[in-house]
Amino acid sequence: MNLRVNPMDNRYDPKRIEPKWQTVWDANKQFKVDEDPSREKYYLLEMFPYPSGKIHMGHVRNYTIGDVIARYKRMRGFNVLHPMGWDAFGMPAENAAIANNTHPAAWTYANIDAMREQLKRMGYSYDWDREFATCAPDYYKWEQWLFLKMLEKGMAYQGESYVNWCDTCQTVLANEQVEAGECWRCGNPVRQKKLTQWFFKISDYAEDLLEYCDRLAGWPEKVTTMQKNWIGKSMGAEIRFQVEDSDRAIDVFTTRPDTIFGATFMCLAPEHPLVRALSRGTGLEADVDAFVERMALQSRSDRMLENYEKEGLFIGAWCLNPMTGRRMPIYIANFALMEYGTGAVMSVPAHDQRDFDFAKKYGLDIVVVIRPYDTPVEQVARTEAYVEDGVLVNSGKFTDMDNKAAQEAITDYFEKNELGRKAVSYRLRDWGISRQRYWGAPIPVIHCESCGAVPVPEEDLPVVLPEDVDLLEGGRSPLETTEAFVQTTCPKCGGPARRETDTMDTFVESSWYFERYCSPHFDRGMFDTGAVGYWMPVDQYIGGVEHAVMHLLYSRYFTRVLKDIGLVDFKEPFTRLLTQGMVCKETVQCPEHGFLYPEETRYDGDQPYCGFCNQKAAVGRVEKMSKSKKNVIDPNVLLDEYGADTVRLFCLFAAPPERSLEWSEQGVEGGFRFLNRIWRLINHWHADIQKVRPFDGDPGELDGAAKKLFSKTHQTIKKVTTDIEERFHFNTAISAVMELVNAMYAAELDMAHAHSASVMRHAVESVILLLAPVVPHITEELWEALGNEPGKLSSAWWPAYREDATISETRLMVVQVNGKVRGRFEVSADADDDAIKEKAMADENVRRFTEGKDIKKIIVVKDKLVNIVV
RNA sequence: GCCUGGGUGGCGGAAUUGGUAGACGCAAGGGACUUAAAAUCCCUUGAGGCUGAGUCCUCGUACGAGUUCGAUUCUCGUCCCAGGCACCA
Repeated sequence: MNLRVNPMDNRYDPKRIEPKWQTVWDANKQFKVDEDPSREKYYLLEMFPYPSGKIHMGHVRNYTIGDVIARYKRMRGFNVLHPMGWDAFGMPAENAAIANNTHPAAWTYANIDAMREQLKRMGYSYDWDREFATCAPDYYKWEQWLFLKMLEKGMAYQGESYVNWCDTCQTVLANEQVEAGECWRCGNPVRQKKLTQWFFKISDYAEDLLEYCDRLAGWPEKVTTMQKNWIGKSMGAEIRFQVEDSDRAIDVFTTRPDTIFGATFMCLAPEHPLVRALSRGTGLEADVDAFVERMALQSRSDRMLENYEKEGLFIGAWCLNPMTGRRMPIYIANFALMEYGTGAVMSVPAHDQRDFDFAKKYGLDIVVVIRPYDTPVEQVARTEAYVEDGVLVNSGKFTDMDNKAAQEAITDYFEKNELGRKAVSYRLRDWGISRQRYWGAPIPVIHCESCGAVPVPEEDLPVVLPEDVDLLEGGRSPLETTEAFVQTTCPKCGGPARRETDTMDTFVESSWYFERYCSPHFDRGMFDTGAVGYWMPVDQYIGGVEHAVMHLLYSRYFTRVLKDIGLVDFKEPFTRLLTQGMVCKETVQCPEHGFLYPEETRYDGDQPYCGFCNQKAAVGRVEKMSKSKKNVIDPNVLLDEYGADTVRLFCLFAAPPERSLEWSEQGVEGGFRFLNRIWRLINHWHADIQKVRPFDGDPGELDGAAKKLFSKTHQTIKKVTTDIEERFHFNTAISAVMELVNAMYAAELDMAHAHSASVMRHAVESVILLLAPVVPHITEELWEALGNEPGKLSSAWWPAYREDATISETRLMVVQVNGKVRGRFEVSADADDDAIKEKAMADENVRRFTEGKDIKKIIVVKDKLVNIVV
């Protein structure tokens, strides 16, 4: 190889360098990949964005972390799939379209263009040939196809149920989309509404999804714990309570069958089907109906209030305690939830706080059936429910039994006598996917008056979302009134029929997009099973922790459905998961103008002033960047000022990925300074090193400053490699490179010595290679300036370290006396313990602490320290 | 209330298996260069103490105990912060 001689600018100019290399990467399709069975694959995926129009710092952080890993793995020789696309359906498009008098599609595609541009400016190494938007018919066609398969298998079904309804968004929300009683999107209160909905039967997989949580070794425990809690498995019993003077019975689910002898009344959810039936003929019908009506209107946000009062109403009927025969009045209660268990609660006021409160309010009997282990039953206080373990009392033949044992024994008794059975209950609900919105994938069903809900025949897919519609104020879906779409014929009987006008929850699109990336243009199915077989599962998935439950759980569920259909042969789509922390910044508030954007603030030292009125503004707490708090930084502004490499460097250096990142203008400045420092360093050595090859001889051939630098270089390579490989701790990896750069500045190389220049070149190349994944533009430029082939850095090999060069021949030993450091000395690596002890004892300062004292013990920790115990 | 994280200098953060607490960066202070400033380069920087300003001493990783020759790291208890769940029977 002929080493070229390339000139080098004196000044680091990202504005020139960055577009240059982005153009090269684009033109070469440098990051395009194909299946190659001869190479080990690595699928790196970041959660794709909703095309809102602009990337924000959260995206920048997420995608930077991902890009560094992708580039690193490429340098390690992996065949890396690193795609990007758009989660393009969803409500903001409709709202924006109404506000700006455009079409959601036009708005969405314009946003995609703008954001793609921004991502390219960041220098991310995507295979852009795989890009797609989920709003494209050739994407959602296959989603509709899967829906039909699920319908066939009973995995998708139509059901009538109370749903979370947002009046503002005019649509249904999944439980996961309701946050503290409010809509996750618009923040308005959510109320209960009865509607016919399409559901996916995720509950069929509750147990499997739960079980596999513990096998997701590459996931943060935090996330699997959240999923486990969300699935919410409870073990208990289902028990049948006979209604007095009736052949009806009420089934309840309880986790505390051991407290059955203390059950003194029954609570039903207002929506419970027996409520009406049992209240008939009691003279209380009118009151009961009114109560049920009122509860249905009660919004979820009301129910969430702290002071939310337990309320109930006796419905005029009794049931019988199967153990004691006691007449238990039946109530409807607002705290009983129809969605959980059987919608009926056996109330044991002595041992459940809610039941206790309810009993107190309505003057119902409280019967103690468990006493604490160390308290006789007479002394049990009755100021609150006793929910701990204890010994059964007043419980017939089970009295004196430990309550844990009694749970088993009583359940067995029920099973023998056919009064109940062991039961498991999950908190997880089926996934309601119907949305009364326009901008989503149409549900491929046709409603026929004689045939009912009929699936659209496969050959008629996709059911294309019509573009020519009139968007309506208030957000009602225009599909219902678009006759050209709605009116059709029944595929079964040929008679006139109407299309389903609901569209699918956008979480459906994001539940399989990672498979689509494997063969994004495949037109004979959801994906090419060969390609998916090669690339999937995703080796490393990266995204915000806000998707810990919904998106990740749905994706795990969909993968199971695909496996059962026979399209994939794995259950878990994401082998490793990294949830990056939030990007935060302090808020600034003017007493008159409220929160201020950074560009509306003027600083005098640390003191901000309002840009409108010049008053002193108050610095608030450090919080997650959000438009409402105006503590946001626009990535474009940073790109203009510092360039992509600086932004990338700062995002990685300021904190480890999983922790939150506090924004600091000075920190960014520091990153920029570091890049300049590297530039100047290499510029300084440029002439001396461009005609030599990096030193690759034996460390034994070196001495003095050259040897030290060579050793530091290899130590740095080792440190950076393990920091990235084992824990993605880029912050410490970068600081290691900073140390090396400092050492290079300090190195007093004797240029008369034969190896000095090549040792320096080795150090320079190492810095470039180690930083290549982090700051790809400046490193490509420097790589070229050193005479290497232009544009080839991203496919260069990650540097290797030689162990023998990382180890120095002497060790710095610390001497402690009774665990306190009293001295330190250098010792050769092969010194034996006795020699080390002797040297330690000889230390002048150590002697001051050992003189005249009994030496009890001397502990020598190899290569580290000596501790003298006196 | 329950479940997860977390608490280390003026600040962001290091310390990978129990072994020199504070790497690296920021900020601050000092010096060099300059007519000057910026930029750059170098030095200092946890707090306190001092007979011999040192290869010095004491204290110090939210707080209180414990295990250990030795604890930021392990155990128990307490406090605070962040996130998640929240009438789930």
